[in-house]
Amino acid sequence: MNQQGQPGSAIEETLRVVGDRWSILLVRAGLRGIRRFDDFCDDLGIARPVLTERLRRLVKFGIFERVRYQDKPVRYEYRLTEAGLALSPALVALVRWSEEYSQEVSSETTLVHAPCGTELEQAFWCRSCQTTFGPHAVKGVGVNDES
Amino acid sequence: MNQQGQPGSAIEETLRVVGDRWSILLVRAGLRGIRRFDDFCDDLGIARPVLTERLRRLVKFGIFERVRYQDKPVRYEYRLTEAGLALSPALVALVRWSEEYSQEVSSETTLVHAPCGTELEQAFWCRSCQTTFGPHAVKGVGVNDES
DNA sequence: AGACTGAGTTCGAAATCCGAACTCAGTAGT
DNA sequence: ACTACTGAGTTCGGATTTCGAACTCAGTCT
Repeated sequence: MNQQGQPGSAIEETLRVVGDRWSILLVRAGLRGIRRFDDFCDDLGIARPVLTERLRRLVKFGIFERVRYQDKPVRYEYRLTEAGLALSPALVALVRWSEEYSQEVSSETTLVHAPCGTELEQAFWCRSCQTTFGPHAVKGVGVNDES
Repeated sequence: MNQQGQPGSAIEETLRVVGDRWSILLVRAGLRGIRRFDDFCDDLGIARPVLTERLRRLVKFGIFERVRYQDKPVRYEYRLTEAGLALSPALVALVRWSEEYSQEVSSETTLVHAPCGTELEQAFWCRSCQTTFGPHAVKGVGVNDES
């Protein structure tokens, strides 16, 4: 997909799955405890055919799993897998960014450190150095490492 | 857009701008130092009309700015704004997730702490408690705070 | 029997995406 | 002065995706 740099790097594949208007929102809904088709539908206002297709894709990619939770009338629900849960840092980063930079009016701090209620900051952690650091010290995105 | 929960929360607006296959990739390219129309085009393999529209949207939303960098033949380039740079934590989180969970073969560790070269971890930081913590202690996404 | 529930499908209209070719102003070479 | 080239787009028609609204289908409830 790109001629130089990484050859079709993993993130391109990821964005082809998760990079649309709904998938991230579905993960967020999943984290909020939503599991059933109609509930996703009502909560997000997503069109049913699109929801069908999106869930199928997320299942295929291992982010949700389709679980039969009832037999008499066979019913399935969608649960986040471990991989799905692991998307939460990305989601949190996006929510934080939205709160800070989105042009929406209703911007209140909604993300806090649960035990103490303080607004959280996001950082990276180096096990070797035992320090936190910001995005500028990250190499590989690649911030500051062109050419 | 959603009937219960947050009323049309900021992240929904954000995802309507940034939530597509290309926008995040454009930000990533911007971080890599790419600025010119044709370079975005070649690097991502994005169709020109789509690139035009996408850049326009990102500019309108304050993520890129369109800068005239030459006059004789008038030429413009696209630079990340501060808001655009602030997307890097989200981008980093996605890259990390991709490396860990994507089904792509070519998965190598590409994100490291620049000074020491160690693979980085992503965490949240509470100024009050002076601790780092993982996504499970975050309240508001809302992990674990349904009902 | 009739209404309801949950998880989808089917439909046709509208919006998006795509690659390839074209435009337009200015520059460089001969 | 003619030609080729560059960079930043625009125009084109066709293919794909998206949408809302209405329908299906198995089983349950009254």
